[in-house]
Amino acid sequence: MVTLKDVAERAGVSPATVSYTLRGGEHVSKWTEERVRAAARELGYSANMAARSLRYGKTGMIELVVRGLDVSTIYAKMVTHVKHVCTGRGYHSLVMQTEQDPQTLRDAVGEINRQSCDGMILDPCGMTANAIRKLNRNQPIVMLDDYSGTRIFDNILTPHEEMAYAATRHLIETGCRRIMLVGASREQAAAPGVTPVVGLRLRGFLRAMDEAGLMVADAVDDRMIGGEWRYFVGVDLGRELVDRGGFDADGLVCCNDTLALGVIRGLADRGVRVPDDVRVIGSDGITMGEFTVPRLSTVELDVHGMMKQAVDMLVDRIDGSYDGDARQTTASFALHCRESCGCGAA
Amino acid sequence: MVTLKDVAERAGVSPATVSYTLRGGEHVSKWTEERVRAAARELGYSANMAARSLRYGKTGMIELVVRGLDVSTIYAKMVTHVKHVCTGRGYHSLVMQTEQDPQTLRDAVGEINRQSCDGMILDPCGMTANAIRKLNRNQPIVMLDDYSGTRIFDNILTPHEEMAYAATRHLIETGCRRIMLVGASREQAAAPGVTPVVGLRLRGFLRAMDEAGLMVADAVDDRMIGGEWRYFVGVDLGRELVDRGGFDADGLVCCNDTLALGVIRGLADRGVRVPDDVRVIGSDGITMGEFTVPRLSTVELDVHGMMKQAVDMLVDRIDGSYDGDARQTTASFALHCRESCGCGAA
DNA sequence: TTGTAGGCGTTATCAA
DNA sequence: TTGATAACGCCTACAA
Repeated sequence: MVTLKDVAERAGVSPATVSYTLRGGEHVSKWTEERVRAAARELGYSANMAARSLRYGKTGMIELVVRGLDVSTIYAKMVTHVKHVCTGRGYHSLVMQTEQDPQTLRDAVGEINRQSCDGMILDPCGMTANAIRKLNRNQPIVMLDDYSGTRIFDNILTPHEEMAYAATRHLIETGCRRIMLVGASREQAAAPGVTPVVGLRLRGFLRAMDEAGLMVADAVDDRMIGGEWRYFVGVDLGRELVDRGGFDADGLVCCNDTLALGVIRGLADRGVRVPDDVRVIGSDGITMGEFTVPRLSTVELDVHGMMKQAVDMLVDRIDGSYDGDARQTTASFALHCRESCGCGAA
Repeated sequence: MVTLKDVAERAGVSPATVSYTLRGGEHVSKWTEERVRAAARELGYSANMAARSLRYGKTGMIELVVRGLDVSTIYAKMVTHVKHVCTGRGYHSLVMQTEQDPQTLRDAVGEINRQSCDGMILDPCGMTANAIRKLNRNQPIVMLDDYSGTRIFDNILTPHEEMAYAATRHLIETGCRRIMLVGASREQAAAPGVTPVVGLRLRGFLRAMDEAGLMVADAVDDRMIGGEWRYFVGVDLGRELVDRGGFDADGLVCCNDTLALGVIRGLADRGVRVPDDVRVIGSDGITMGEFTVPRLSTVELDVHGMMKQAVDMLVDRIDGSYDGDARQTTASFALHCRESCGCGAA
């Protein structure tokens, strides 16, 4: 490998001068600058990152830790936006998938201590802020959707309740009366170890239904069906809905888009068409939803805004321009009507 | 931050001893080991990666450079597999998206020179091996689907021709007679700057058609329609196929799955149903294809095998266990019949 | 069995 | 305007 010293020798100056020159130092003679640049070019010099990081005490890297890029393509969206925002702020970004594995998550948090990045944007995947604090030596972390309630880290919330409310509300306003929630149930929300997110979705749904006077008390639990928010779970749920008999829903609020797509698929397996037989609305805004048959109506999360917030908060912590209490913000969202909600606005 | 020295002081031994002990040195007294470990734990010590990399001259990182995680979810699959294989080989993996931007690709290759990773698995995105060699200071690179013909870097090929052949063949065998190729045309293949991959797909398609005596010479070009392999292009193509009139195809071979999904969507916009009105087969094997309506039949690439190959080749180069001529292998694939090809095997 | 010393490549300080 | 020097934190001969 080519080092500063090699360039210095070739240019006939000291390593210090090369370093200074190459990084745009002000008081360098024309003559020196030319020689140094020429030498660097000829030798194909690039600064060694490890050495630079060691010297600076910073890596210039921000790591994004998510469940898995294939869980929902919303994560791929996050990756893309984080990258852009980071680039704009002079940082590089780096992705890590935990794949729902607590040990991998642990390792990820460990990485920050080994200074392989300056800060981390972290989907805690059910791990509590306290547990993470224990693993973390005071390095900057921004959490995504942390509901531990502790104000330990900066935190960006997805407005689950409001999104569920908006989705439900839309179905109601466009004529649905027998609406079901897919991806959350009271039973599921009450189960130990389940993310509070489920409860929030539930609440948003119930609030909209109650407001419209559509919730018949003794049938409440028949109108909600729990399950992980993934394709294949959706497929099973869609089939189950029909198979258990008496399926009379005219609208389905799904807790995210992949789940919704799965449900539509499962329903199709049983001959139920969307939106003709039942209307469906998802949540997240994955790109794929624009191209499915039917196109998926959804409550789209402002991923860009969210990631911008995250990176900004993080960078402020890293460069020390903010070191106060943990901050918390909530991302915004917007209803996108395509075909599956059958409202005709598409 | 906590350093080796801090731990040493706390344990009352030298930094060297701490380093040695912590990495499982053999000849350490019980007493020393205990004190060192206790001190490290209490202080929450983790070795600084930059320092370690600098010392070793290695980072333990392998970087995967792809177009974009949202271009096709096949890339997300690659990421996942690379990660697993790397972990098994004692490396960490790192992803970078070029987003079709030549400058970003350039930067990516630059990264390897700055030693931020020990090696790189690279989708050259149209850049030639020669151009990349010029940017690269002799660092290990494994190329994905490089068709520059130069044997400069280890290279893993996607069997485009064979995959197109297999897809076409399947449609023929299951009764299609008026088959079209979507995503490649002679015009496109002949255009300057277009990836050779288009020509390969074309060739596979034509070979299968010729063998079956299904290609009427003067209508050849009507049976192929070019375009980038992305959702929205597929949507346009699907519509166009119908809009230009005389659409009589009974089978569509699409160059990849996202394109196929787009085409199905575009066709649906014009009231053409898959597989009832026309059969469709894609290529790649994205997860989403299992859940769409209709489920997408596809020629599935063995992404895991491909990434295993890539990482193995790379690691051999990195640790010096191989330093011969550039090697080249071809990934394998398998036909997956679901619903869209309408063969009934699903 | 443990400690000393030197160096990995870079940069900041300060002196020349 | 340039150069010598001393870190940054870690690891490993080699010495004790």
